[in-house]
Amino acid sequence: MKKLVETSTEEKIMEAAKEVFMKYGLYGARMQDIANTAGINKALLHYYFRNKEKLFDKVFEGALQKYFQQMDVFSDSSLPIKERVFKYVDNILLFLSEYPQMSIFIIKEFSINPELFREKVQAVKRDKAVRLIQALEEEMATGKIKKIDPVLFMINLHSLCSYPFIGEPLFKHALKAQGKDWNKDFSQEKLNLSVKKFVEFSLGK
Amino acid sequence: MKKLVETSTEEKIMEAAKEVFMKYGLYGARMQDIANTAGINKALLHYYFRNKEKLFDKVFEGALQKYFQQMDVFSDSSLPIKERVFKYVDNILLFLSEYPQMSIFIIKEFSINPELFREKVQAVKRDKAVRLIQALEEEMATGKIKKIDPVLFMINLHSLCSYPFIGEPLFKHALKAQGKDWNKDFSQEKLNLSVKKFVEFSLGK
DNA sequence: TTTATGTTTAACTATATGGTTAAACCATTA
DNA sequence: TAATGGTTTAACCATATAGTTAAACATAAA
Repeated sequence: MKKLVETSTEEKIMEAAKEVFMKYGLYGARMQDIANTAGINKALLHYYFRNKEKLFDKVFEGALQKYFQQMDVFSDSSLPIKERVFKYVDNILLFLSEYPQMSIFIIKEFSINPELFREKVQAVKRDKAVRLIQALEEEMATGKIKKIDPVLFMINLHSLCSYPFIGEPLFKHALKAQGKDWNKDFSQEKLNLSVKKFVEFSLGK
Repeated sequence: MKKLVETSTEEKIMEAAKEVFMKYGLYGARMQDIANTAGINKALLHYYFRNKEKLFDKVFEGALQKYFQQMDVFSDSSLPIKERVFKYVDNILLFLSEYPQMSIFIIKEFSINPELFREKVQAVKRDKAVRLIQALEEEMATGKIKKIDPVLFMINLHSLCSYPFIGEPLFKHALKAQGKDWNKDFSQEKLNLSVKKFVEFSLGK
């Protein structure tokens, strides 16, 4: 029973830390805020994770892991690249529904402190992200897909998937002010179809 | 001469504040950091702008103004909507080249403190953002463009324009790790063409 | 040169924040 | 029941940070 309670507290802290760090970043986040969110005493944070940086490290590491895990499908050479991209779209949209601020969190913290996290990002990301580019180049060479700029395609793909979740609060506000309803006008399914149409348009012969 | 020096200092502060607030947000930014960036004494910040919130307000207000100004073109009813969108793409990409973090700055601060900025955002944004949607609906009704989901189109458009600048640091890192060169693989011109191709594909009959 | 006025700074204050400590609080076991 | 050991808390401490103040500085006018 002891062990269970322990894990539960640690998990509560991690969940709260994730939430607060994602919202405010390493500099903007307050330990007291994290403690309040987790519903525990501030000293407990230091009991489980020595200090702010260590706690942030854990959160950031986990975020990287989960985020780039979504790109594993790019390496599945049993599928044609278009199918891999389709699968990726399914994965990432589902993932971002749960953590809408994940992309921007990773990008921001990495830009603020590149030297501190370069190795960590490197280690987790490895070549997962660029596998997509390599696969695109291969299928272009064999004439299976259209000749396109693979880097630009990768950027566009990430843009279409990530930004809707990042910008949701503002989009919501803009629509509401005009009597429209975000929840009626936007859905993960619509976005999914729309992105895949773009992929089809870009790659399909 | 006095007046000139004054303006120059105030401007130096505003520039520095913009930079630091965009990087760290209201909570994460430090007045000392802003003072250092501006190359002045911290007390001067309070001399020109009473406190942190007031300074932030000025910066945020200016950011809103400039950002939504780019969307004025959506209201130019002398042009067909596709032309308006093309012009918007030109505008916003140029603007984001200068302030790559502008979209995310506005979104983040607005989400963190919606009640504080709702009116300000409302006042500046007005219906600029949704004018695009209205215009799309009009031209769909008259059969000038394809029948599409206008809200989804708006989201995709913003995604394709904003995210490349937001994610640049990470993209850069990903490509460099694979021996590729961001500056060779990405350019504003390429992106411009690519976005317009998407617009053509989405609206064009 | 002197005075007046606006600008800039160093030194300071009060509070917020990250982090520590010692005591209290369980649950398990001897 | 008493002892043990991990968990949790209130009360601290040291430092960082937003904001203030009084004095120094500079410039223009008298």
